[in-house]
Amino acid sequence: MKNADIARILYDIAIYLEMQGENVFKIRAYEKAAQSIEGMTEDVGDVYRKGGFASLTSIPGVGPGIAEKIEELLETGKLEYYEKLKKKIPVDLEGLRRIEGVGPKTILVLYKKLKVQTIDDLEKAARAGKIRKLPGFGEKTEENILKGIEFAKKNSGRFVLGHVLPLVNTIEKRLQSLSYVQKAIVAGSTRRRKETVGDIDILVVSHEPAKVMNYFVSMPEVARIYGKGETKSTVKLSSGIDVDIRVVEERSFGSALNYFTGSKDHNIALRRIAIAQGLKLSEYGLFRGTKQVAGKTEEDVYKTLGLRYIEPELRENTGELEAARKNALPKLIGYGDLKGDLQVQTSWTDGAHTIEAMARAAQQAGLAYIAITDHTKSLAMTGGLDEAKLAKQGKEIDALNKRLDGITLLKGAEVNIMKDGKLDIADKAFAQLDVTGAAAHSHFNLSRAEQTQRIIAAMENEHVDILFHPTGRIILKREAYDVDIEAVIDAAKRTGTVLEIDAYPDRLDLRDEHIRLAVHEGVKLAIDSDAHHQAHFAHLQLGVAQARRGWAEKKDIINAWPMKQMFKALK
DNA sequence: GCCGTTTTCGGCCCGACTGTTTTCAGTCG
Repeated sequence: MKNADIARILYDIAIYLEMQGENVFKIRAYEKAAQSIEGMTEDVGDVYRKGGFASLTSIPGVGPGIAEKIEELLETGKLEYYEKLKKKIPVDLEGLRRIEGVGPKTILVLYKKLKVQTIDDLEKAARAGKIRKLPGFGEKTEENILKGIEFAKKNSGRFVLGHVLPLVNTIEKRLQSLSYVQKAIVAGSTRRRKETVGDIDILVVSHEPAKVMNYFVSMPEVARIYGKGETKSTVKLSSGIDVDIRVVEERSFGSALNYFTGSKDHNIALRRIAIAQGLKLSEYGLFRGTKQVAGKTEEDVYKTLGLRYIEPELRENTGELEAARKNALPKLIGYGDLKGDLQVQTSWTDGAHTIEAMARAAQQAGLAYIAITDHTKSLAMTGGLDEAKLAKQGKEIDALNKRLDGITLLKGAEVNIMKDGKLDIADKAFAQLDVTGAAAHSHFNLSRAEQTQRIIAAMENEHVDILFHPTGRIILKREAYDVDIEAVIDAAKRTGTVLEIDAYPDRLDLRDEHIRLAVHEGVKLAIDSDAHHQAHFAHLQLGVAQARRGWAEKKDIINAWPMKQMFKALK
């Protein structure tokens, strides 16, 4: 049982308890424990095997009660307490909780009154107008539920890249370590680092394909085998994602990798280029007649076609082939290029760790500077900082900077943008900060004109250096708020405001095409982890991937620069 | 249910917003 599985069960228990009207602090305790386990780098199973029950209670947020439940899960793979809750309220929690606006209490009422157990049941009930008749519900609620279902459906079957990447990397490494495997690589949209992926494609070179197939379908994560052949198999993993594996010959590896990496549009355009040169490109190679002229590596496929090598993140047929022909491809920002991180939360608000702990984790992650950007006061749920607390935090940061070696802490804040575009804290309080980010956390339903106006008003503040997560979307969960992003990019250019690429796995806004637009306009960008936990600095990789998909170079990303130079890009 | 160099019991981030209601429940963050 993986950390993620344990965390999910604890989260589920919290929801069941909330349905039953349990004490909110008990609910929070389960959520906290789940969060804590989710963020751990060490496997809880390993922790338990090494240190027993006592080691479980040493996990922050885990006491004797939850430790006992984790122990049962690790020992038996099941949890009686959880099974009982599921039996009592037999609903598809995972499905229903994906509908925005539908929470535990709603799920319970709908189950009790209308026997709603699945998203399908919910949709039928809503379409039949049954929900509006329930006490406490109305037409608007019914409408919103239908909207939520539509959104969830549109995105079903896709997974957030950052959520599947750890598992995918594990499987890839595992295959690579087999003695009878020469090469194993994950292709598809995962390799292109698309923000969501539908299924996983793995390409393998091996002289013993049968052995690879046997190994693959018997991996512990496999929940179902759709098909198993000599060189190709497809399975569903317990996490719900489908994985394809194909074994190819060494001499076709490059062309096969190119073919299975996609995108489809890129491949079609590439084949056209081949045809125009009297060649034929397929997953088996690049051919002139029956003679293979390239295909062992991707590089030689592109080269033979008269093109520069195109990084997977660019392969969307949005101009990269033309650029490759003219030797005009961007020098993409590299995965190791970031020197700092300009959005980090700490235990002063809703982060999990102290400033010092976050500083050390950032240093471990190879960063030279980070800005501490806790929320400000109107975000009460996080315990947002007011002017006095912000000043106090500044003193702590000064003291830490004297003590810490190899990492510099910058004073910052994630200032909340109010409905009218004003900020929730006095200008003079954050005028003294090194870095001020502003972000909207409410009023997502304003009209496009009002929303745009409001965001731009905040950017016009002479102390707002960065606009954090500029569109407010949550991938597969919530649409971006309706804002004229081109106008925002224009405003960024005019006011000298940096736009953020938030590297948090389900945020990743700006989106790739907006990054490209911003880069084109010469607007500067920052790739920030939005870390709420020490482990979250790893997310920066996802932000870099997103930036690369947006054709961004090192010169476009201010926190890829040394600190002194970065400062010059701020207001 | 967790936590503790003020506490082993009594705290535990809680306000804004929406939609339903004429004072509040549920959700979100």
